[in-house]
Amino acid sequence: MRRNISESTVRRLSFYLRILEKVGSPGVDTLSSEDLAERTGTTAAQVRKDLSLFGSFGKRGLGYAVPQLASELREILGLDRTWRVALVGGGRIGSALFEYGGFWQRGFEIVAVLDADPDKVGTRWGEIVVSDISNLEAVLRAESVDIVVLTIPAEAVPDVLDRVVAGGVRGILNFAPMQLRVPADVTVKDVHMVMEMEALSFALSQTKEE
Amino acid sequence: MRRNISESTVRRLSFYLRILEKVGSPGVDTLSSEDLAERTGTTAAQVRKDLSLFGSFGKRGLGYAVPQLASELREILGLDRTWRVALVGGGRIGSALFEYGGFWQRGFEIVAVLDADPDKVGTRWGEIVVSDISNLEAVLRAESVDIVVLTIPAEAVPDVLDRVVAGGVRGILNFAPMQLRVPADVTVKDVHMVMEMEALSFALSQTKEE
DNA sequence: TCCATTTTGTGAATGAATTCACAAAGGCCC
DNA sequence: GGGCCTTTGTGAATTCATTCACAAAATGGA
Repeated sequence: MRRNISESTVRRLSFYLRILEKVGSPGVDTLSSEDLAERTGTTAAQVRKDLSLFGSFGKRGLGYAVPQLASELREILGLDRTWRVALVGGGRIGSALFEYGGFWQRGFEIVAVLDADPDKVGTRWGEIVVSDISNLEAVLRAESVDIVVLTIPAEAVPDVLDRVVAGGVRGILNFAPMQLRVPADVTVKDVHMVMEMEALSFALSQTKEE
Repeated sequence: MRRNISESTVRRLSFYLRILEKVGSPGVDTLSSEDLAERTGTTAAQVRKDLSLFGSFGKRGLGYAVPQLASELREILGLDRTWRVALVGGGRIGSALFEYGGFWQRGFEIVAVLDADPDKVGTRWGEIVVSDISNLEAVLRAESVDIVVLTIPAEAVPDVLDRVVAGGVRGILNFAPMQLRVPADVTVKDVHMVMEMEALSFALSQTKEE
């Protein structure tokens, strides 16, 4: 099972899991690839191919057993454990993410918040006291941080990024609108909202011209 | 120029533009495809192919003139105008986006904020008074809204989405972790932060197993 | 038990995106 | 002005992802 799994496959697996967890209606204990496809906006063949990369989870003629498949997907995605997350950058986006809460429910525990602003350092966010970014390395080590969520301004990124990587963190969720250069064993996922808006702008301009 | 432009090409164009706008250092008035590739994490051939879909903007032996290419890209992406945006959902994420300000700078003007919470309706956000979501249709019309940013909880999505589409909006930036079903002439771009986190979880689990 | 129906799992076929590779341009220096 | 160097623009080749299509299970009813 050491295949090359594409990024889009992983995104879809995550989506399938979400559907499985939402189908709480009693009576529905099984879903077909067709059902999953319809609810996630893909095709039945795609669903089956995605799942078949990891094993045979369905029953022919019947479909996939909801709780079993959910549990398989959680294991595949590494969600059968808790990931320790540090929020680096306590500005608007950072604090929105913190209070949003959607992470914590799903196995991502925010264990530290860091910021450069002296007015923020030392304030309490729930259980957490905001640390000064100058202590980054110490905090990453002390809290055994697995994943960093980067919400600092672009100017500050290169320096902080180096320190995050040197601190042994191997997963980064990046909100800065720039390419992060990291070693091969570090994974970066980008959230580029402005680029998505620009893609909308492009799409709308196109159709207008018809 | 009515080719099929892929989503990834558009995302890269947006990225190229960002780099061009950032290279403010005087003396740099030209960039090669190699330069652009390096700063956006792709290859020189990819840059040239992307751009060549829309015209011949470079000079052989020299590269691309920064301000000219930027201006071309702005036009291609539809950023040579202002888009009128309504924020539907004034919770954590909505307010973070609002105060973030990064949109407004780039031609996206937030002209309305809507929420279902009676405590929020009527409060001022800068110049804008928050409207009750029951007035959605009227607000979309009155403000000539082009794009809606959806930051409401999943339960509320189906109903609100129908009304947004019926209101003539053809571009949606969706933060709800679900598939939006819309007519073919409506474009949706998704920002699924939790799914990105789960993709990180997957990546970290993989490398650990080696 | 056997037949009809459903739905998976998966090779093969197709389609899409990226990379290669090179001729054609442009600039610069002697 | 001619040769040298650089870099574009783009068909062809390759790689990667999706869709097709069907044999192989599994179930239920007669």
